[in-house]
Amino acid sequence: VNHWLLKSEPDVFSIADLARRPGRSTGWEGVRNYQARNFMRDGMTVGDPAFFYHSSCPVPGIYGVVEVSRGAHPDPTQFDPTSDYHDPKSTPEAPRWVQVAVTLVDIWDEPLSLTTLRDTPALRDMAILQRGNRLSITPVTAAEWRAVLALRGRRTGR
DNA sequence: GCCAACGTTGGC
DNA sequence: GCCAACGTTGGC
Repeated sequence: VNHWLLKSEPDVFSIADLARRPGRSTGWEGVRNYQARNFMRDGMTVGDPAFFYHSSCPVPGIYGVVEVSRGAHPDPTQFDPTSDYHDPKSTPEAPRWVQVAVTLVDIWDEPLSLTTLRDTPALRDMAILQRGNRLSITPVTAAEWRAVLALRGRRTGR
């Protein structure tokens, strides 16, 4: 099992938005970075857990857990001229971008803020905390995964 | 709004 | 293939 962190701006798509989706699932569309795409294509398998991170918001941090519920497949928004994520250079015959589907596992009562993550020595090497990190999908080591869970306070139910 | 960091683009 | 210019990201 591999662990991941998925970053999203809550104004665009939040973990609460995910909770309202049918089946509490969504296609993780709109990834237009090759490194992040390759993580989905080559690394993510069904059942992999991932932290859901909110960026560009009052309290950046981890807000809950999702899991991969479908492996990489073409992101339909790349073919849609009306989509913000449209890529005119991509064709159904030679799709450039993929998405995975994720399903909500748990929304946390309180987020683990970026500040808290930064204050945790065990997370020093976590990808999201590295200088200049801009990847919307990053791997999380098993040790980092455990360390984050160990920081958690109360939780809400599923 | 600022600004550092980074990825992509395109001319050569 | 180089690299300057540009656009985007994201914390503050």
